[in-house]
Amino acid sequence: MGRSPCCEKAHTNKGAWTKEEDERLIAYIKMHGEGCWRSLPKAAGLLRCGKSCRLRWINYLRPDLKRGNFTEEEDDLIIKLHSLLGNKWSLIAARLPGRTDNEIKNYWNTHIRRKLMSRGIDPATHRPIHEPQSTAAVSFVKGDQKAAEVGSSSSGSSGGDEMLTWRCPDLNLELCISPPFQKQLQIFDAEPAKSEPLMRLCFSCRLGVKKSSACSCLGGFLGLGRGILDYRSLETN
DNA sequence: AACACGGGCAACCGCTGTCTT
DNA sequence: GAAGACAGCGGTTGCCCGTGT
Repeated sequence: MGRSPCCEKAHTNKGAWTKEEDERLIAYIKMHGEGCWRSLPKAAGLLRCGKSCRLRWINYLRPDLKRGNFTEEEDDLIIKLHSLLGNKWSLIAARLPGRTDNEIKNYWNTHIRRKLMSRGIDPATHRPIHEPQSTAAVSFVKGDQKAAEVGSSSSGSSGGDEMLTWRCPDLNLELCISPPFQKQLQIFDAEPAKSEPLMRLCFSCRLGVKKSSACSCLGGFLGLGRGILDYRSLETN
């Protein structure tokens, strides 16, 4: 059978967080580090669901968050990343230090979407609104390789259904394998004064050659934890 | 001053893949 | 292997506040 429920929904608070709740959460995480959201509310003396605590911490309380307006550079980067990744806000956020997926999602829906519309660009497809509907696909082809080379392999015809390719010329998102973002993959000792990482990726996982239950490190396939590609290792120009 | 409206954003909801028992 | 919880994600909701009438 499965595990016991994460929290008793009948005894959890909902709605806006109070200052006291924030302080309790911050104090607890400072002391014990992130993780184990299931047991955190009880341990921290909070009448909240672990899920709610996680959200509050990630989106609002984390010390490395960059508050305030988005810069033009960030705007541009979000637009470019969205054109390539779609509504993968967590992946987009990973490329913008100090910004959260929720923040970017909200910003997209309230500002950028409108900005693109006013320019006559469909925010969903990143193509001119008045352009006829067609099947668009993002190309990851490097350099001057013709888009048709990619398109022809899937459609096999040069008729009306030919795959269109599109890319941001100044944004290089080619995948490269590199040691993953280390900071997130550390577990710290309960005492902050002695805070030394207890576990790091083993060499095999860092190289992406192992994914076994016997391995006690935190790395998933390619050292990506839970098998998710770490887009922080992508390069942008 | 009172009300209506819309924008912005924090928080919730529901789903999915993964992990644990 | 099955059942069920966990963690994380994207979509949506609802509240708050500023602005216009």
